[in-house]
Amino acid sequence: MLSQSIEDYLKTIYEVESSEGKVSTSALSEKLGVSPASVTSMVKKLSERKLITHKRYQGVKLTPAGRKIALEIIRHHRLVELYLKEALGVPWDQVHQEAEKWEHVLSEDLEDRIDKFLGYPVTDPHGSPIPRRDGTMIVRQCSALVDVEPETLVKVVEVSDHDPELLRYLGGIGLYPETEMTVVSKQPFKGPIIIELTGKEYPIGRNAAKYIMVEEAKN
Amino acid sequence: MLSQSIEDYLKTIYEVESSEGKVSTSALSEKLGVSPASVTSMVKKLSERKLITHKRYQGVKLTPAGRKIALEIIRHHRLVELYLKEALGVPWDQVHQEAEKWEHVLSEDLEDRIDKFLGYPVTDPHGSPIPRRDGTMIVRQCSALVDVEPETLVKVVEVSDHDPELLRYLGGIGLYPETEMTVVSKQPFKGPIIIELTGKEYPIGRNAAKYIMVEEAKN
DNA sequence: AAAGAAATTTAGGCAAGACTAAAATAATTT
DNA sequence: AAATTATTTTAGTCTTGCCTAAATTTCTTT
Repeated sequence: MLSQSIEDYLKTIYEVESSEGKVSTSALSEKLGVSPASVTSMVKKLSERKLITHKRYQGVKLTPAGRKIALEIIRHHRLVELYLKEALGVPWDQVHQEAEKWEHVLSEDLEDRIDKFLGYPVTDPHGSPIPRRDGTMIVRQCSALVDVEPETLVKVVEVSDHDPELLRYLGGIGLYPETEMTVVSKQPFKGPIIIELTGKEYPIGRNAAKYIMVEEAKN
Repeated sequence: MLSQSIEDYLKTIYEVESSEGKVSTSALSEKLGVSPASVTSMVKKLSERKLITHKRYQGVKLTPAGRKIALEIIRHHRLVELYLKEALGVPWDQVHQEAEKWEHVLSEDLEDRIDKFLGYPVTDPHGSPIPRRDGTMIVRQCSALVDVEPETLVKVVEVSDHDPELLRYLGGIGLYPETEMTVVSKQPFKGPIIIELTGKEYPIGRNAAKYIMVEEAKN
């Protein structure tokens, strides 16, 4: 059995690997909220267990075994997020923090029951793909809203689940995965991006727009 | 925030207090699956935190604060047991072990949602009363099946959730809380108790019969 | 009442997972 | 290229919660 701490490290390594490519000690330290020294010592342990590889001063990489575990945890997390929303009506800005705890206590049996209850879903409430049981995950082609040219019709693919306040704002204006909207303009001097959605215009800060993934919609 | 370990100790102390009156180091050691020495050191810590009182060599008692926490955990446990059965169809012999993990990660918000979903239930799938949020719990008058005289019509009140195999057997013969049945006879030489249920007779070992709580049914 | 048995506590250790402070290495600036 | 800065690792501690072995206290038997 793996400790919760180890599961959290593996999950975080996976996430940093996907979003930044390189996984540095300091990045893990920051995301996990522990000191760099603590990361180094855990990294040593995970290497010994062959869950990651590590070259001194050069960052860390998941082995296939480590990746499999990371994806299992992420599968738990995302299934639970969706379950809490669908079955218990937990608002989408709160499901993440609950799932952070539940992901570690979900048995295989319960995982299956929840999966079945939800009709074998492929994405969570934020649009993130749910890894399959075999450790595979569909990755979709998409770009950050902040990088889209004005005058483009786009469809929301995925929204980062880390900032509840952002999620509440987006929910308030009706911006969810699958929502279509038009990028109207990008205000100069790092000003907000203006989008149009159901006939109204809303500003989205550039920083927030980094965490909203979209694809071009055919119009 | 309390550690999972502390929560487990308080819950177990509550349970031993109700079922045996006196809470000895060795009883806790056995129920918790840790050495007596470990119990002693945790007892010391819980005393310092004013969650229990302790007289050397004389056992342990919950303070009101400790009891409140114990009942919160038990409330979590029993709500989760019922929820898993009702919402996800987990069989009643499995809900206990799942709830052992979930009870520690349930937020107040989720507790309320589950409570509401279940229609504010008062007993769990094994017939045990669910403590209310205010830390009170209804205790019913009942006796162990093993102590009932033959020829009595009884109603099942509660079945211990600790032995999955027993629960499967009882479920198999249709013996659940609220079930009515007749105690036919008690076989001599510590032999089984014979009960009649929906026209058929079944044997129940004396040891098992200690864990089946019943009340006399009016006939 | 004393001896033996059982229960409890003390003493000393260990592993996990965090920390700080200091040393080593890498990256950046001048 | 040298100096400064940033990152990473090492060294040494701390806390939690468990352990075993030994000492103490209580209970039971004779």
